[in-house]
Amino acid sequence: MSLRAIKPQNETRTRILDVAEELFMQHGFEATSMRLLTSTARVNLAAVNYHFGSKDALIEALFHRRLDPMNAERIAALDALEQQAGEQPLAAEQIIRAFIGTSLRMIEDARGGGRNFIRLLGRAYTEPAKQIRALIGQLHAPVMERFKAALARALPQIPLDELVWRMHFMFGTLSYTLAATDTVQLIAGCKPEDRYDARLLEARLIAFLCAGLLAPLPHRNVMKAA
Amino acid sequence: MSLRAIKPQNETRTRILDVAEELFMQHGFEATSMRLLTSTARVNLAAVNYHFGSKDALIEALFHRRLDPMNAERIAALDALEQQAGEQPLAAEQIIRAFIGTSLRMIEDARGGGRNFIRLLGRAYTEPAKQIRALIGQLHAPVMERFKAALARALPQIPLDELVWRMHFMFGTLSYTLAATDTVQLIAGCKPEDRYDARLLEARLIAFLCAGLLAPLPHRNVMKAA
DNA sequence: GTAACATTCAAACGTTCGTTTGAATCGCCC
DNA sequence: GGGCGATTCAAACGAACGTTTGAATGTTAC
Repeated sequence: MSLRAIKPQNETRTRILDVAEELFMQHGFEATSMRLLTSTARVNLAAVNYHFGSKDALIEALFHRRLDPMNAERIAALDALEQQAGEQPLAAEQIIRAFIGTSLRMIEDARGGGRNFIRLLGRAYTEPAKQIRALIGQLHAPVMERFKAALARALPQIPLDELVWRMHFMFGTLSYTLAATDTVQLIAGCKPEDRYDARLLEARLIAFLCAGLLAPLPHRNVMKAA
Repeated sequence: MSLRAIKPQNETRTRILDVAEELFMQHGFEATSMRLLTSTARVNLAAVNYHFGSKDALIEALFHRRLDPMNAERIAALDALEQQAGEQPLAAEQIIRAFIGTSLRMIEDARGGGRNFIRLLGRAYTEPAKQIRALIGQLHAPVMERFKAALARALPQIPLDELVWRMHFMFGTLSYTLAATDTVQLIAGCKPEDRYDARLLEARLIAFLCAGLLAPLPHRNVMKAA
């Protein structure tokens, strides 16, 4: 109860999670061994199994630690927007901003490991292990439904199935951009110092995504016969 | 020299590559063991090391087998477009079509394994193993340069660095869409029968990507001070 | 101080991994 | 039909994997 008694309650747990985020991002889940992980975190080899139960449970805990607050923040941002707007519909750009703002703010958090996690998340969408994809899908489900409803209200002229596809496209752009920007440099030519300027990246993403979301509908003649 | 003498010259090699494509897509590179791979392909355990040298060399051969013709086809399509257009510039939509058409035609090839490969490719962009990302980047480099030049000519009003970012966004949308469409169903609501209708998907992608590519430039006030 | 619990530790568990080996078998040419 | 390179085969290699164990150490409450 003394002032200095703020001893790190779960220091081992936290250190494991932090190091896991870093190493999983660098080498992937499979390729990161418990021996490398625990020795990097300077904890005993058995610590992961003691505190989390297994490697898989550690992965699950890792995603929960970041995604639960992230998704809560996204929903809160949307709630605030809608309350503020009252009766009149939101602009699509506002909704997009509410969604990607959370990710971009984490990308700026290099020190706290947020950047690592965002990249890890981008990779997790195409992760071969079913359990990981299932976990991600399940954790995202409520926020996705919420944004789908908001966009449907903001863009009543877009058919719902078209809207769903455009949300997929947007999500793909975002996750790929955040995950692969500095790992795969497929197209040479952008100035390196622009990579981590989140403000600039946000402006570019918003312009691209808004235009795509509001694009003219594809011609009917390629659509299925009714 | 008889008619029936068309004995499979490299049947073992081919069977290994085909099965590898399937299993790597399902389980990932690391999680697919040589024992599962060789027993599924009904070849001896040592066959991979005999024919390819190592597991890594097999992965490399696998990407070369598909990507070399794919990229050649993309460049040929662009060449044909430019020759046909003569002096006047191409429309951005034509260029986008030339690029994504190749991928979409492979997605329709479920029997020949093309679909498997496209998904595998989508995953490879975020693969943790550096050598794989480096290989993909190297194999894509010529075609990316070619399309960048074509788009720069078609859209002179877009600054080059902005164009490069928009190409990244487009590439992300494409690879994510092709790779994750049926693995992560983050946003519920699209009709399942639409998933593999490549014509419909192409129309939707083109509409989205063209609009994004041609979007108004982001406001200058968020850009860097000159 | 000591009992009860939580955590850390070094060591070992059994399994699976990618690769190598050397003999057996195949296919073809002289 | 015998020799020869190409291929296949069963078996084994050493290393690395995730996990478990039981004792040692640290922490808390009475």
